[in-house]
Amino acid sequence: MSPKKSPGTRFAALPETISRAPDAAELEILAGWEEQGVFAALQVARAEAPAFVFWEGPPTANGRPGIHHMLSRTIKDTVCRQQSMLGKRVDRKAGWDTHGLPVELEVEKTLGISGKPEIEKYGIAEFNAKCRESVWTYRQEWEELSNRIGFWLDYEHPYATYDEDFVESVWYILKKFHDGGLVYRGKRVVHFCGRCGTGLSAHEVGQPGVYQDVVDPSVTVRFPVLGEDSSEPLALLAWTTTPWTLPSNVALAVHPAVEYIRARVALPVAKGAEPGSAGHEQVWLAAARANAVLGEDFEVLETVLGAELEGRRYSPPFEDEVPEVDPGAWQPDPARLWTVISADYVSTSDGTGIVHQAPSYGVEDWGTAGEYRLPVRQAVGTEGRLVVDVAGVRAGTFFKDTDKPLIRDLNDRGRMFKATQASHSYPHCWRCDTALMQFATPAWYIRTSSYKQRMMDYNSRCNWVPREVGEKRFENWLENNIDWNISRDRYWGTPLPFWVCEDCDAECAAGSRAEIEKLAGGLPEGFDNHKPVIDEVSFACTACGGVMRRTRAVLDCWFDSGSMPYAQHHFPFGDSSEKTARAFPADFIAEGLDQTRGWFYSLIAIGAFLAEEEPALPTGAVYKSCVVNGMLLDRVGQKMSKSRGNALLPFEAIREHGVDAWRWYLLSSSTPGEPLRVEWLAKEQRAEAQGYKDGVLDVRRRFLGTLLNSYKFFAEYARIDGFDPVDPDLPAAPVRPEIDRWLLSRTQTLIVAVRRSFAEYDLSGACQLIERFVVDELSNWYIRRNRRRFWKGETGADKLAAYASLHTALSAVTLLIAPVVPFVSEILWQRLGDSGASVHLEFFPEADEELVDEDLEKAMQLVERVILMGRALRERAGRKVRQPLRSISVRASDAAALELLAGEFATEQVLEELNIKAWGSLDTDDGKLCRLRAKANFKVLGRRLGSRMKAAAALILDLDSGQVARLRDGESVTLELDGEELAISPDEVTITVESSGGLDVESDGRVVVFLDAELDRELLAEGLAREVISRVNALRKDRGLAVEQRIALRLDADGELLEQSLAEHAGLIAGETLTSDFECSEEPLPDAPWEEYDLGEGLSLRIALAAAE
RNA sequence: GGGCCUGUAGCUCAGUUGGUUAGAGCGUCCGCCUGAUAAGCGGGAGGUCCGUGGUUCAACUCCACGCAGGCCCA
Repeated sequence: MSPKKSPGTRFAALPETISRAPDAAELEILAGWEEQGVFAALQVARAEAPAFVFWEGPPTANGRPGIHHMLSRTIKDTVCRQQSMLGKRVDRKAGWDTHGLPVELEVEKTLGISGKPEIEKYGIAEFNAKCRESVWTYRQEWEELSNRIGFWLDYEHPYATYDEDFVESVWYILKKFHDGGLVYRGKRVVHFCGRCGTGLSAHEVGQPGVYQDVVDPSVTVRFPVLGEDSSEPLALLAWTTTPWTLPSNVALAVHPAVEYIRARVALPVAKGAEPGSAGHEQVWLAAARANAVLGEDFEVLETVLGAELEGRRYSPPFEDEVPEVDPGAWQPDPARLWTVISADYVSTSDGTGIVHQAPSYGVEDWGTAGEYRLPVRQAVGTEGRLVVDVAGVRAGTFFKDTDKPLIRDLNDRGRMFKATQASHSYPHCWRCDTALMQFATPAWYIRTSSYKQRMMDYNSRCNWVPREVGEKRFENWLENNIDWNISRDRYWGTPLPFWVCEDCDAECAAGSRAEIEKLAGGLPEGFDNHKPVIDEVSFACTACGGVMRRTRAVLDCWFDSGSMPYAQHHFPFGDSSEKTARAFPADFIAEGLDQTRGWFYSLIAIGAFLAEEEPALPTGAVYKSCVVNGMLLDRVGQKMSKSRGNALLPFEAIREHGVDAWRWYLLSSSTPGEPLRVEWLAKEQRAEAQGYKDGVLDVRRRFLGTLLNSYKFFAEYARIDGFDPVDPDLPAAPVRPEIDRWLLSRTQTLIVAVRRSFAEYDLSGACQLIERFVVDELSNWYIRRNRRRFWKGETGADKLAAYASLHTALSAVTLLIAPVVPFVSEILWQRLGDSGASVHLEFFPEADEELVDEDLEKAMQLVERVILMGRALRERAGRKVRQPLRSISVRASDAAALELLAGEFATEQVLEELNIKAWGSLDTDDGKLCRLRAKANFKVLGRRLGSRMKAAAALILDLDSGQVARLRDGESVTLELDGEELAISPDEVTITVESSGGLDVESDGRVVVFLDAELDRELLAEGLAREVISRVNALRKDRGLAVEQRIALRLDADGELLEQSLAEHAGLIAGETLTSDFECSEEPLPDAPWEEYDLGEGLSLRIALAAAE
């Protein structure tokens, strides 16, 4: 980019639309960046600089971006921009998460098909082609939004998880895991739709309408105990609402710490017969469930803890031969079949406290089965149908239809203890509304639990913002790490590069396309690293000569995104190794809190393994800092989501307020990791919202508006006077007035604090510091106090000092805000400087310690306190600001503070701001206005005195002023406490001044301020003169006269005091109104008639003014 | 059911190792200013610091148990 000299634009007016419609002004900036290639220029300028490694977490490109995506993207962009300004090279490669079920679902919807059979009928190749295409429609919208919000990313060279190269890198990593012996085949219990023949993801089961209230059997079944001699029948009672799982029973579970009883009850009898006439039986169940299950009539024969029941054998409910399946994850122990085991999840809130175990059909059952190495039996298969005849029920019967006949059979055989019906909430397929079953399906796992300590070590070195997300939430999650199920029985995903021998079950993994080619002796036509062609690749097993076929599964797409640090460079192929190593580990990543178990985990699960395997990669960390943002909630505290209909449309939000207001709002008002309520609604929703308040508008007014107004003020006068920021004649900082040096000092202090906040990733802290500085100090204090220096009189050293100081402060602020609000800062920077170069190519400001003056900052704090109190007194006395007052007096205990106040700087500030002629008295204490008091310093004294603190505090409060004065002067005093002498030193108390007597004073505990509000003729006359000045200047403005325009002025007073005032203060009036031709006269000016004013108190005034020659 | 987080003014949020007047912005009420003006300034009112117990000379802050909400996992 050629830095054009464009002197015409220096201090140019702001774009007209900036306040009313920032959207338009920002779009212009955006076009400018594009035209001049600013982002590219920045990357070129920093090409040789040390790197700051940033990884872009790939957004799932299967949904439209919402406003909640703006927060994390703003955080990322802000941090990256700031690092660029610190002189770092920040590569910002865009990325897309393109695989996965949501993409498939979206495509199914557009094709009007549903479920696996229909997909296969449609054709997997064609289906996947549609998926690949579908991802693009959203990519475009994402790019538009990212671009619009100023999120600079390299979209020209993005990574996409479906790219052939990306997939190949993922294969390479999977093979590494496989070679390391960390990959195994197991089973995973998922919700399964028998009709659709497909497992459902948690996401699908979470859909509304999936859980429906249905009436199901509720059966309590006898499981006769074996191997125990008993005169009466003895059985364990177990309860279930899924009788169809009973043929697959392999164990019964009890809670080890719950009490169980052996109860004696009468066997059922025919109607009218005597209870007990048929004899008795004995049953085991949880004591807490006895009444619910048995009623009142039972006898407790024995009470034991569940743990003692463990190991007992029982007879299964059905005798039929049910096929056993290989669980994969463990070697079954046949001795465990049909025994009692214990499990902590067993509850006594319903049932019998004894839970029937059918591992294939329950997540918890499966987990417990693994612990006990139970055999696994499956009477119901993948299709949701019986695979064998059971109790006369035919193989092929749909599982839900087996309940009734099975219950009948149990009844007939006397196994049924109780059978009723119960209504409960049961999941149904969201596609076809069929009742779902849980089903253990084959799955591939990575043994992440075997290196969880390493993951925890890696995590412990990460700087989490906020800290507790990493130290607690994520740490706990890793601590309880279970093996990662990486397979999905779907179509659109990275195909698992694992081949299994049909005959001997041998396994082999391929880590590249070339490797597959070699194994298969060539690739089939149309091979593209995706299903379905890769499924055709088969080859001979080296062990037995059988056929090796690829597993049909695709990869969990979290594995894709976790592979991004390597796969984005096509590691380790070609010359990618160096590139990958240079960008590893990341210095910084940022995502939402919901990514804890998502991307944050997949990065560390893969990285902690791979870094130790690959010599090219540094070990020890995967990402060094991780900033976590909370969820965005709507204004009533509900999470924003498409299904709730409360998600905000980003483009509408931006159209109203512009991007920068949003960016500042999101960053300055959010605490890391905490949810943020967004105080904004789309226009059509506002009517219904009670007490609607627009938080973003607030930012526009309070912060951006104030900043822009400050510039506007500066620029207006700077243009008139032709101020040149590099004029060699500008007064050097040390010789400028103290108020200027104060501003420069505060600016440096701000720079230091903001740099520190950024370094700690405390972005809201940085925003708040800047906001306070701009609003309170720069605008409401410096500019307000110095307004007249800018428009009054000739251009001299004083005026130049004011311009230069304000210009410095504004420039510094502009650079400081540039990372957060890229547009407004650009608008300001283009005008504050004259190079025409973008603010985003600049460096972050560094503090100049020479300019820091702590005494001056302290003095100003004191001044502000006195002024605050002075204003309150003036208000109470009913004296308007234009009325000068005689004097103001101050009492303080701190002599140093009084000295600061008496100094020239503080005096000028206080008297001018309060419009007071002089100090009255500045004193430590004259005994009339106030008195000194000592108050215990609880923090210091409490530690020494402990329980005697309260008594001592009371004594200290009672000290007389003589003793307090001694403390003030640095001496100790002695108290008598419980008959003991107690020495109190000055640093154990704080000394305050309090008003005494009837005078109207203000005090903040440190100083007491008294105002002499009496008026005399002289003061009144000057007050009137100021009223006149105000009226004249208002009239000037009404007439549309330029600020610097000299005028001719005629005044005609009615009333003695006013006449005298005009006479006495003619010079003042002329000076303050830029009058070059002033007369008191009864004649107006030739072409300017009189304007009449009533000044109250029987005084009136006529004014005539016109532009002077 | 488990882990983590949150609960402070009407609203959105600060609140340092526990220390004696609990703060800000917005809103509201009152007033001011009028050459930054589609701006600006000052002042007032407004608090059971979610509840209950405990530790302590002292608790918004620490502990326990509840209640309510959020995220994730079952």
